[in-house]
Amino acid sequence: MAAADTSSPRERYRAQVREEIKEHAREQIATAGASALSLNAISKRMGMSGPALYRYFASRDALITELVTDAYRSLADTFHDRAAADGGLPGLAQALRDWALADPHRYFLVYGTPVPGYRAPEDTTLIAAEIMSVLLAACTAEDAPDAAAAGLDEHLAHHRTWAPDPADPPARLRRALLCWTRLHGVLSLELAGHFTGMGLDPSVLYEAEVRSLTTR
Amino acid sequence: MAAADTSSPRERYRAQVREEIKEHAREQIATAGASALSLNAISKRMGMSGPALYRYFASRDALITELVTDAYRSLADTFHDRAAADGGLPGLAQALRDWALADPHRYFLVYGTPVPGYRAPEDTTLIAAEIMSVLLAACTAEDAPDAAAAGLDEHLAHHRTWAPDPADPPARLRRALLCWTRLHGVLSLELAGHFTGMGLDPSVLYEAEVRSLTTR
DNA sequence: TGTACATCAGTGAACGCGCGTTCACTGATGTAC
DNA sequence: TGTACATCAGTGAACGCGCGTTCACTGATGTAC
Repeated sequence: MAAADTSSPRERYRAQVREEIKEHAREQIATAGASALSLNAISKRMGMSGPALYRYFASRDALITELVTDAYRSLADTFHDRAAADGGLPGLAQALRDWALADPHRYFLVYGTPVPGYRAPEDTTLIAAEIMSVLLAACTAEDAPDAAAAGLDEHLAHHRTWAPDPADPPARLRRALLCWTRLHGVLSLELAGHFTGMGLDPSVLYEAEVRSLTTR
Repeated sequence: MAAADTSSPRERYRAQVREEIKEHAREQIATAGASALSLNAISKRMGMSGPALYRYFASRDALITELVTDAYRSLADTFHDRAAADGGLPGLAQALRDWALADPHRYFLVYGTPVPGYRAPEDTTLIAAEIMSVLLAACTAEDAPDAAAAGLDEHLAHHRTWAPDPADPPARLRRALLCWTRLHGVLSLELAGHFTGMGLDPSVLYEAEVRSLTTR
């Protein structure tokens, strides 16, 4: 991990302050939401004065963009690590949930309501594809045909630009997609607090969905 | 629908202006997101001056609260109507999707990332329960036992405060829950634009999930 | 039908606030000879 | 090792802006006799 020593002290200091700014930004997002992110508030909390931040980020939007990209990157890394250690879909699912619960707002930065006027950089779509490919690799095409999913398999056979490897059968594509949407369904409702009043344990629900995708 | 004639002209005018304010608010939310809602901007667009709105809403938060409650109410009504006309789960699922696509931001007002510092009134939890009960009534307990879901059924047998009718078997509760989370999973990712770059049709995915919940 | 009064929608000025961002600057840190 | 210069982090003042909200007020609409 640790970056090369080729960096000058100034460069290292710079990187360190950038990181500190982002930490405060994340904290602020966790408190008041992404759209309430304010450079002035961050600078105040860091004990510096407003304009100083412009040495590190060109604008408020640039900061948000970097936070979003970081969030994508973090999830992709988490997935890669877990896949390397384990490879199974249940393991990936658990890694996703842990990652999401560790910082709910980071999850929403990736999969939540799009931020007001903000447009994600193309950078993120590449990382999103990377995440999907790890998920795809963890999915098996089941043995027996699934009548309920025949229509979807047929559709995926002809619409698969997001899964470029022709060796992947439609059934595997379907698995990966449904894994994504089903886990997101439970997770996002949980993180948004929609289960709190219902007196049930979201993790049991999550587990059940994981099983629905692994057992035949 | 049309309210009673017992209302005075003044009352009718008042209700009309309130509605007009809410329309502009919805429009603004659709453009810039819920957290960017501004009373001053609304008043400007309506050709009145700022403080005038305080005749109709006590504060900005009161406006948002009402918009959220309206959104819940609207979905509940849609569900009731559709259940009365049809009753099947596919019909309800279609009604949900139509309702969501008709106004994505309204959907996120209900099921999206919680608005920054904003706390939902208890009012909405009642309507949310109402929505769940319609969904519950549309779900059948399947015939054959589902091995993958045994753990969830067991959990639901003892955690069912949200489904007070003891006549509903756990398998039906499970169906309703999974219906909710699975449809939300597809729908929320679609509305947030996460399928756009993938070249596939979200409605096919949605259909497949509906089938996964109806066919055995 | 006409007058006196109460209600209430809407205005304009003003409050204090925090925002993003620019600009010219000071002063410390690093580099070249 | 010492001096001259360039780099660059951080400051303070200032910009214009829009925000939510209050207040005292005008003037139209409705109500009571």
